[in-house]
Amino acid sequence: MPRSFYAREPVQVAHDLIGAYLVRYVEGAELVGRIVETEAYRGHHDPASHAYRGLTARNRPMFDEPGHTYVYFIYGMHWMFNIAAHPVGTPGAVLIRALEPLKGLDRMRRNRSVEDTGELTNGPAKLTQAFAIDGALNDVDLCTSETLTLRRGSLDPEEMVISGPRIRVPGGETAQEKRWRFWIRDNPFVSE
DNA sequence: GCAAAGATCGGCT
DNA sequence: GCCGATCTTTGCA
Repeated sequence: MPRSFYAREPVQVAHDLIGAYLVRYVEGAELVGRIVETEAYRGHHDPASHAYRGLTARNRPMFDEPGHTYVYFIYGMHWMFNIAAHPVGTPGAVLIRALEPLKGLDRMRRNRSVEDTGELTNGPAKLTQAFAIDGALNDVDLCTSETLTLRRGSLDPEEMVISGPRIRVPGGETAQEKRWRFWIRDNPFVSE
């Protein structure tokens, strides 16, 4: 994906990331998954966003060059994988919420300690565990990285991208009215 | 300094 | 459906 792909409104990028391939190289293994669910997070007018109150040490990637990763730790045990996406000058990122696992499933099963294919990458913290994504991969440039990249994907004719409110975001009505979550209708790997 | 909440998951009832 | 795990970040005193 070229840099220009990420340098647009987060909501647009979140929509367009559906169907793209996430490719990860770790310890000699190649892991591939297709993105089937995303959420957009913006800045000043988005109370649910880490960037809502301005720049902090943690959220810096949301303000810096689009196309870099934003990986953060939450609930004392989970890593969340985001991609910085925004027009220059305004913060924003896209949370990757679910993938369809395509290659390297045995490695993913080992990383997750589960056998069921349907449980490997059907949630934001599950997919980071399956793909061995943690804080060491924060602020990595997806345009140049040797170990984590995105490739343009495609959708089958019957696959339909639909939108709805984001999952469990704080911020009340204002945030819930926004349809900033995107997913492939009826895809079994979508988180909810 | 400290307290509270968190873009979740898995196990249990 | 509910609850506990487990620890970082942040905001405020």
